[in-house]
Amino acid sequence: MQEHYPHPEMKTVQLAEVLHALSDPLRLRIVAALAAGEERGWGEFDAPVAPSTLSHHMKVLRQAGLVTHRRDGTRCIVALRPELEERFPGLLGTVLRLAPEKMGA
Amino acid sequence: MQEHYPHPEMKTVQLAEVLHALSDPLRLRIVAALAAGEERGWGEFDAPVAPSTLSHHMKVLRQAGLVTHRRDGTRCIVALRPELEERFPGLLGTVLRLAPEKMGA
DNA sequence: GGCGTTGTTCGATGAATATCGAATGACCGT
DNA sequence: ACGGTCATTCGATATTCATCGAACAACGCC
Repeated sequence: MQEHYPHPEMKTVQLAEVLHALSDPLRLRIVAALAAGEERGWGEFDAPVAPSTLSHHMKVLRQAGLVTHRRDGTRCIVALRPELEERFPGLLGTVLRLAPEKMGA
Repeated sequence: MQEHYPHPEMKTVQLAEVLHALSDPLRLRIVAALAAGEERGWGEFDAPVAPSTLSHHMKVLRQAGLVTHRRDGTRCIVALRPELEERFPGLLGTVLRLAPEKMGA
């Protein structure tokens, strides 16, 4: 865990990188889950992978500018980055509308 | 070259696979060029890679359901698949609107 | 039939990716 | 300060990927 997580400046985020981040089923599920509700804790995605693997995917999403990570005591809160909509208007909405992974909790 | 190119059934095309195909800058450029005009010959994309590499990318785009390949004598004509719009409405339009690669000829 | 043009396929290679378990570090209670 | 929870990092591995050059195949044309 980190005190402060590094987040890329939105203007440096490339479209191809965002698409790559979304091209993994698990990462797409995570983003869909965030878009369907509020921010949530790191561990509340019931991802079928080891913690170290989930950490890797979270890092990819963070570096692609899709999500933020924030410390809350011993927890880590994950949330969608609102500025993404300014950078790539309509992208996330379109992709998630077409995504079959309407995962719940 | 092939007499008949294999094209996947559109209903079997997965969103994640399409996103992955679009997540490479060169492939994104190729799709953008096709969307900006008509179908065009294989060799008319002035891609900065070896023919064998271009062939690889063309195969990825074909297998992801994005383009068709058609024989025309000794040439190969590449075109966007119109059914993609039925399968994933708005996706290609949204992505290409945001793509900086408005490449010409 | 032979030749040039046009893509594809076949290794080969180096880089990136997904995955895991184990070790580590940060924080909060007690 | 100690132990527990939570997430990251590290090393290892297996897979995939982008790239190239060389060899090959299909076609049209002479």
